[in-house]
Amino acid sequence: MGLEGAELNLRGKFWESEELIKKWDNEVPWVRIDELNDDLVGKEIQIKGWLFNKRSSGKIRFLIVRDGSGFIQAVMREGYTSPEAFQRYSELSLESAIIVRGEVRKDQRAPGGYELSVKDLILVFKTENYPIGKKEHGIDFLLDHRHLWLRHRKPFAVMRIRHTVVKAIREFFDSRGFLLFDAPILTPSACEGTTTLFKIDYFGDEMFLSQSGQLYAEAGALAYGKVYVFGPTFRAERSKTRRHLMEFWMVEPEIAYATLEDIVELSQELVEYIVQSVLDKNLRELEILQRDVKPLEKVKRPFPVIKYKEALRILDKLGVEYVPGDDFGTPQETAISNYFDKPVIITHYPKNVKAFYMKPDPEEPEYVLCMDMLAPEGYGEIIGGSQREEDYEKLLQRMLEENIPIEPYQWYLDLRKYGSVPHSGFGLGLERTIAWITKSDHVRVTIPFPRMLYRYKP
RNA sequence: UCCGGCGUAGCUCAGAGGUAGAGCAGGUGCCUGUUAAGCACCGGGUCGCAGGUUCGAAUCCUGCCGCCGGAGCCA
Repeated sequence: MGLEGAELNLRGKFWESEELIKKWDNEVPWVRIDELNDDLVGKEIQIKGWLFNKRSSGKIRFLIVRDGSGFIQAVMREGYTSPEAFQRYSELSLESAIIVRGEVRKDQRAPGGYELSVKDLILVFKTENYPIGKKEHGIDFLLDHRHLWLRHRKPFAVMRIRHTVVKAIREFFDSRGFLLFDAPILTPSACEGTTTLFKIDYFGDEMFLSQSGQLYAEAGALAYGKVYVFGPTFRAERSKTRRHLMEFWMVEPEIAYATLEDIVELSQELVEYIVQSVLDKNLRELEILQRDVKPLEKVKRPFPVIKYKEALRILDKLGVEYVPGDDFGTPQETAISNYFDKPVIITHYPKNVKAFYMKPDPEEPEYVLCMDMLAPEGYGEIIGGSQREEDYEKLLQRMLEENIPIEPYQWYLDLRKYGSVPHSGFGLGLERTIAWITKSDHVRVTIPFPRMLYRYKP
């Protein structure tokens, strides 16, 4: 205790006593910035936060205070503000922790609509040499300082929207009778054999970080009818683009007795619900990001749904080159998504470019009952899904064709031996969806601490 | 992994053979409505590292390191 106190004194950064903070707590309500409303106008409150910016015009001094829920301008005026607090303006450095106390005022000039007329303030912690400045910074510097960058306006807005998106996803599935089904993150086998997995030493055994919860979700669907897996996934692909992270979040619904048509419909409902939730709750955040909301307002069902072969005809029309029978690359995806002003769903890809568990189209067995949803504005694939092969023999045959080891997947094949039914599901990439909605230039800004090919600190 | 670009003040950048600059941040003042506020003044540098060319290299060449952008794969 004594030592601790001495240390704090040495640092000389904690300014005011805990007693004063307690006294204020007994005298005035503590209000979060995003809770300010007209009923509080004229009332005295306190805001506990940090100094984000300050400006002075001599006898009138402005503090931009952030408290984690928003930003507000606190105004200090000679004669109104206590002389001690008014004097203290000069020692308030950026990112110092402060508690400001005063009267809520409505003001047309304020970005949030409200201002605080400061009566008094407590300097809780005086920050020195805060590294992030007010001018532009390069992405390298900002990512190195991600732990501090999160405090600033754009990360604040994106994280708030991420929260809304996650909440909307849970509301969507919970209100439709889906059971939340947590798939394991440590898994003994791969899901899609081709992609690379992170290897883990599991007491001498080989294990992997999950790259998809889908196979487990299928077990869940046959147990509980409708489930969704929502969690982090890991891919050790050496990809280095604005659409890739090594660790990202995916929501994967899986539904027994559902066909491709059912999930094509469900995916549209989900994406519409997510976007409309953000438009309902985050107009302030979209404004901070200078995101044009018009394209988002258009995200209403029905979305265009086209088959792979029709997509090829659109590419012909646009003069975009492609290799028939191949999966689409970035140029093709971008061209098709720009052709429409809503998310577009492409179904029935050639069998050989898709995963082994996808069910071939009974009418054209060279194509599979699958769907991809491409986000507008060039954000690429946000959903991939399919109707699954439910026949034991056909699934086994496909696995043998693709040289997939049978033993680790015996449990998965088992699902086709006991009460197998048609079932379908899809995966929605959370970060790509957020990147599109926030019109971010890279998925790395849509997750608090991104994990990328050559960058994984802090 | 491949292709391309960039490393100069704490940060963002200018300088492209002749010996180091600006804005912001920091410091000191001024200003009663600023909103990346403004104005004046002050301090601040192994020009990524190593080697080479040259009378002379931040500048040209080679190698290495770091970062960024794009491709493939995918969500």
